[in-house]
Amino acid sequence: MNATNERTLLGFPYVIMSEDILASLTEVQRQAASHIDGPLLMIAGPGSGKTRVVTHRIAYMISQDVNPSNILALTFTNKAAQEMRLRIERLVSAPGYWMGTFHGFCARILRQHGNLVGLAENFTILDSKDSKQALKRAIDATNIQLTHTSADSIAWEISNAKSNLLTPEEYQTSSTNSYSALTDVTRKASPAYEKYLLRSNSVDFDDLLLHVAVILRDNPELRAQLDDRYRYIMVDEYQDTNLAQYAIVHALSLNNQNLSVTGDPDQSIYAWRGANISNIREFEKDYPTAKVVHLEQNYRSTGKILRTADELIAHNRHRKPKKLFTDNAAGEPVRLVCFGHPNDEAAAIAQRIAAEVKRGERNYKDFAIFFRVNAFSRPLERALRSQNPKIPFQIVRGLEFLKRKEVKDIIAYLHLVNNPANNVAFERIVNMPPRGIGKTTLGHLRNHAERYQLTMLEACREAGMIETLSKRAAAAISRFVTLIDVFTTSVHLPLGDLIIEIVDNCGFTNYLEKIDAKTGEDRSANVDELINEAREFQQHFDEDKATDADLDDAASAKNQTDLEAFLEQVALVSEVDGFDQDTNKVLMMSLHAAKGLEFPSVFIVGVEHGILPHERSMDDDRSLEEERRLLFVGITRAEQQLQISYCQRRTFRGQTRIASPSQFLYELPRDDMRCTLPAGGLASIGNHPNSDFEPTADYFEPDQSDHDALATEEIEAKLQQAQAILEQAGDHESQQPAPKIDHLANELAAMTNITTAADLLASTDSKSSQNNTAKQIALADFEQGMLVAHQRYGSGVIVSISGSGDKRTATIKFLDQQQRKFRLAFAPLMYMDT
DNA sequence: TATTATCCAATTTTT
DNA sequence: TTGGATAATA
Repeated sequence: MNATNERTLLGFPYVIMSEDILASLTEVQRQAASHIDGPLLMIAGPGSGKTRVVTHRIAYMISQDVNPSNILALTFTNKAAQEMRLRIERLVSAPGYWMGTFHGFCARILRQHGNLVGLAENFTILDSKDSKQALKRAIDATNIQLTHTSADSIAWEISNAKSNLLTPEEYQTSSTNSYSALTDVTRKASPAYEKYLLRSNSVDFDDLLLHVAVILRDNPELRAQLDDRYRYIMVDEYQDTNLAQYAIVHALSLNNQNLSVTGDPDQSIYAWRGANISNIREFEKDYPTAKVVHLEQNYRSTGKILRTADELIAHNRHRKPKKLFTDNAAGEPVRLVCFGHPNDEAAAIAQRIAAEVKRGERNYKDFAIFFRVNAFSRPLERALRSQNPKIPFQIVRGLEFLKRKEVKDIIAYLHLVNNPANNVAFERIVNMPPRGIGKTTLGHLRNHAERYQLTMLEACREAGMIETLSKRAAAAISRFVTLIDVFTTSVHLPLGDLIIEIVDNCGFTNYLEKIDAKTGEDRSANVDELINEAREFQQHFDEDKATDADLDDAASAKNQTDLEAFLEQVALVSEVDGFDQDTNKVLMMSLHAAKGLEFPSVFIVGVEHGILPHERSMDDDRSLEEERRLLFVGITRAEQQLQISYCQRRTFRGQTRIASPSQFLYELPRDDMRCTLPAGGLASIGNHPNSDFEPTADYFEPDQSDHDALATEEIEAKLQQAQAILEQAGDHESQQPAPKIDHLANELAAMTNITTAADLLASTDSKSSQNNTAKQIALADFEQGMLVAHQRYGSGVIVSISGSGDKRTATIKFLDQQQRKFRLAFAPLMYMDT
């Protein structure tokens, strides 16, 4: 039976055969992709073509006449969803299936059915900072003592409880195995916080999931209806789902058990925020009839990279043993390198990237640099910037500007307009920019709101009736209310215009200009960017509305206002969403953000004790193993090249401290790697706290299996070229020693473009920054394969270069066939710019 | 009330 | 090193 799918291309209908969709898959992949009905578990190792299978499977289902609107595909990030949607579109034309993140999906359900838990449809999604702020307010309002705990840890505790499907009420009685100050305070704070949120018509991230889980539990008829609506559910990264997500997925798969999950226990890296590996480990118990497919062959990495990953992860004891394998070539050895300081580490990486790009071997976008903590990006940024030419890079930290104060302030205005009950937004902007509504005034307002169960904005409307308020304060408040009312009437304006109106009329523009003029910042630029962002969003959104117009779904985008959709998107963007892998830039990101991506060449920096594994994750086995998985994830992102490095010193919160290599480095197959370590290897570090290892010598040293080496023939050819130039210059005794060669060097200087780093240094004051730049340019200009002249030894060719700054060292082979090493900053060297 | 000064804290990973 | 929160001052 050949089900078919009709599409139109340039207006002509044509037909895709179902077989075509599966044709490009391997046998195992096809087994998974062609399984439509009934539960399916796909254990997919790194680089095993998981995304490929998932996308082909969806395309296949649609080609088999599964109604797209019955398909629900849940991913971890918006980016993953986007990527999949794109790939599906290449296979089959089928609008109408839902693909997105858990949180996005839940937001959508709540917009429709939130009334069941006390939410109006225009509810606000608070980001973690806002929700922490809300928590603090709630705690303040209930005079709870924060002895021995902090708002932070309470927030953490509440979040954990919610991820584990404990509603605030259930948390009260939950048998947390032992009494602790934290649970005690949390039991008091949590209901207050919950009330605060509900009265603000707001939810935090965890609520999105928890509310939906509760709705599904308490409303059988609605549950059944949704179960039927989403008959085919697939979940990506299932190893990273928490209990709330588990409950949601299962509640929607009772009547129609067409649940397919994909994941890899070895890539579970979110247990710290409630992800539950047993969700995937016990899928077969939950669904005894599940078809299980293992994708183990790796199509991404070289043999050596894969072996490195495999040996590392084998050290995890709580794990079902499995062997990764590939048919790919063994490839270059994985590099394991020690550096003295993060600056050296960064400089070496920058040089390596610059060199490979210059040689035309790679593009900038082929490189990615991973770190355990975001703070480690600083030295790398500096190093990439200081290369000549600058190395373009992008740090994957989402739309970072959305977190800036001024931007969040404006967004808070939007929130208040969209959801007048939003007390969090109210508190944020009621006196921003300052308009005479201070602490005491606010206190009175809060009291009033509390007494009469009003929102803050409602309380403001009654300011005239609050006796405790001064006339002056009441007037300020009433001006504020008017302002918000005016904005509210403009809500129909295009988003960009709405923002402009707000910014101009509430005095924000002037306020920012004043600050910018004073501090030299450019906050106004961030506001402009927000306006652009909003306009761009609206354009896409309206286009989507046009294409989705045929959907019968009442909750589809068309019913949501642009403003609300924009605010929702802003709340749910993640770090990994905001970058474009196609622009030609080096990417830098945390190891967590790297999940799901792949790059030809990968650097992992700062693999040090207390960093990876992180010191807060070293105490128990479970979290230690998660750290190991994190490194595993990083390693398996690499296709062809991988470098893992650590430093002997590390500058942290202003102070430089001794660092030591991560225990994980001892678990790698070092016999098969190219190690550039101090004498004594990894273990040597502790013995020499003051050592300052510079991997100058071996790091860039020729290596036969490595194309970094300049081939012998190439060296000879270059030397002959040098000889020829010399002869042309009329000097037939070029291999003579010193004095004559001085003369030769002068002649060379006359006939070619020659630069001497030493000259530059001599002629300038090395303290001036300008001259430092000149020096760097000169130093960076020396590169492998260049013809050079040395005052003493004559002409030669650069075989390899290593090190950075004053320590940048060239290995040069001269006409006398001798190799010598020089510090470029000091050697009397010139190069020929040919 | 607003602005500045000072101190203090914390600083893993993120929807 | 940063930001955030509080204290002091105009």
